[in-house]
Amino acid sequence: MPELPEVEHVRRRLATWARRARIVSAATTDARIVRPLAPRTFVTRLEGRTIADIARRGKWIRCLLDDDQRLFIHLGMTGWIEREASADRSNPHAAAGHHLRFERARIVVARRGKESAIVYVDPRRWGRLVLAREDIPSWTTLGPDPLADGIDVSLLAGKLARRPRTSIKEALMDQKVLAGVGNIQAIEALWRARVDPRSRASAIDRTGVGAIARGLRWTIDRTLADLSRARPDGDPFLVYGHKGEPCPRCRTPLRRIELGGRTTTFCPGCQILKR
DNA sequence: ATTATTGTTGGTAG
DNA sequence: TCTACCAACAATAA
Repeated sequence: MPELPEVEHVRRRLATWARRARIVSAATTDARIVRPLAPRTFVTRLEGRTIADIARRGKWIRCLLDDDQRLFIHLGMTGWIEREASADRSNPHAAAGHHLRFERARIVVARRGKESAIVYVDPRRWGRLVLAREDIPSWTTLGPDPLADGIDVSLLAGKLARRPRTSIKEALMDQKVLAGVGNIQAIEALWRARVDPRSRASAIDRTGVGAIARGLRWTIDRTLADLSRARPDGDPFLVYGHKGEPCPRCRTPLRRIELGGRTTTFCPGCQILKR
């Protein structure tokens, strides 16, 4: 599911459902996902609290509670959030206490007298629900968020210049460089900017960094727009997952390689390699 | 049966 | 302190 646009989408839905809501009850038995707290502690500390604010930075979501606790949510590779409106009789899954396949945690909230359940689902269990009394390092060490903060080209260029060994693609995916850029968004942005993903990060000139910044905005906005549609496309990507197909820009067949252990698709025809 | 998958994290080495 | 690399985590889908 989740890179910046998907997480922003989840944040918006969560805000719609749970902002200013009171937590009636919580349930989980998954010590892995709620670590370092024990499931019992996690649940007890949540109950009775009100959710004041729901923010996002990169791929992390932070729910601020009325007693200054914070619930940090990371969806990992396969996490997502659903809502069960307990009064909804048309939904067969909505019965109270019913649990979904791969449900890992459940938080029942009340707002204006109505209850609903916020359900965290995660088959692979790489996601996290971290309840803390202060901001956690994973949150505070994140670089600028392209959507919330915008991309400062000079700042980005400076960070890239300090990385002569890594590829531009791996550098973009470093959450300290920019928060929220993952494999797909990096692939799409570099294609848009006509930069070969294997280029050394430090070899990208000012113009190139500007093009990459615009490319990131372009792909993030596109993905977000697709998610907000009533019926999302499912594949709004032009390059990722399209190995062998003609480049949408120059018709050269797209190539797939591996970079830093991650699948990378690019166009050898119009993405320029800089070393 | 084999391979690939949208992400972090902790250890190690330099 | 910073960068770079790697294994680990887990469950599918093709």
